[in-house]
Amino acid sequence: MAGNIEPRKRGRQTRAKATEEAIVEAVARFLEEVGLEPLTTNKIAERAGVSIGSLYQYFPNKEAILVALIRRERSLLLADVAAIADSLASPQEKIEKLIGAGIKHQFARPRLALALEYVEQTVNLGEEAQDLERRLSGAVSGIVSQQFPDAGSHAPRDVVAMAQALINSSAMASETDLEALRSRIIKAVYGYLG
Amino acid sequence: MAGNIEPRKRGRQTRAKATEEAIVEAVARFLEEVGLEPLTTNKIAERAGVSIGSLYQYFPNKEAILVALIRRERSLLLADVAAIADSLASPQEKIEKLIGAGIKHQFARPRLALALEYVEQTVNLGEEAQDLERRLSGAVSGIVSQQFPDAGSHAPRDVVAMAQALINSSAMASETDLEALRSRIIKAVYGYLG
DNA sequence: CAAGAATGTGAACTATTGCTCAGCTTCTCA
DNA sequence: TGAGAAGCTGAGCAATAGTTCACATTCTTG
Repeated sequence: MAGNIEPRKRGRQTRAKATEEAIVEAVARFLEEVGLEPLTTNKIAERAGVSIGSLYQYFPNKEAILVALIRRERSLLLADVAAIADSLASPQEKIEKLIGAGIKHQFARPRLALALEYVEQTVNLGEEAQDLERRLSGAVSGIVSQQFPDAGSHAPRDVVAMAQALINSSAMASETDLEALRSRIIKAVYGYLG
Repeated sequence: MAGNIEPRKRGRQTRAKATEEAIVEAVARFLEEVGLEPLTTNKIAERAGVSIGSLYQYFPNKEAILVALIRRERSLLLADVAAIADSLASPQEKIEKLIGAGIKHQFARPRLALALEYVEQTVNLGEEAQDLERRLSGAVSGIVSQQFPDAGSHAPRDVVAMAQALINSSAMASETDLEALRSRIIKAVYGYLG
């Protein structure tokens, strides 16, 4: 049930790094184009253009690849979020930039974001990915409670969930006017918070 | 990819109906307790207390059972929603009752609701389940646009997505104060709409 | 009752799964 | 340059998947 999650070897040569990344990216594409259920290690290796043996040199099992993918996606988002949190902007500006970052991130690969949302709930994330998650929600909480100190304790989580859901449903409906989406989310968030 | 979805036989004897329902309910429990990925027909039959042969007498494949489950859950919700839509309450009361119905429904089986949300996006729903979906969003749209005629065309879908997300995140965090959740959702929805 | 229809069973088939390992190729650096 | 380290390969393993089928059991109805 638990399952090992640690990577097998940290590639030293650039070639190794590329192989590892190819495997992770193959999973991403498969989740986008097909879905979670039919995902198998053999199909992953095939898509990655890599032998099944190589796959198992870098990951102990399928779950570990999913976790690595989650880690990769979360890192990308965290980089943006942390930059916003550490910037000199006003709290209000920060909130709006946060929303922009969320839109950019989820719209880049909407079906992937959707799939990972479910996987995250199901899989044992391991220490590193859990840490990313903590730092993400910590940054958001900090900004929200700075601007709205009286908002309830659920507010940051609620706001993130709302924004995520609005972006998801918009992306799955293939909307293209992101500016309109942005203002709808801002309306929802400020409607909720203030 | 497409896959047949039609039930094999409509049970005539009550025994047959019970078997069919046991199979569907077994999937529901498995999704709640384990997850989508490890779901197999053999495990379904085992949990249902039914032989694997019986399972294939009622469903042509695994996907069809998932669709039947979605249909069952959606029917339950639609019954409540339709009753609210057809009631004599004011539009505002209707909206708040709608939120209450959503909470009741998702909190009854939170992990199941989460799993089905993803499955719905992945699977070929078939005519009947798609029709349920259409009638559900039709009813909601009607109520929302009656109370907020100037809300944008995305408003009904947005409101549903927001409420669903708030309920989900609350349920997954094992909150118990549903009245507090209700008022947070109302704040979010009216903040967005008005 | 009897007998046909309805329902249920589970061994067993093939395909596919996650995964290993013996050996091959490519890289690095003394 | 050559030899050990790093990386890669894919046939093939045991396990499990989805599915079928020949038969057993239970129900219904004349």
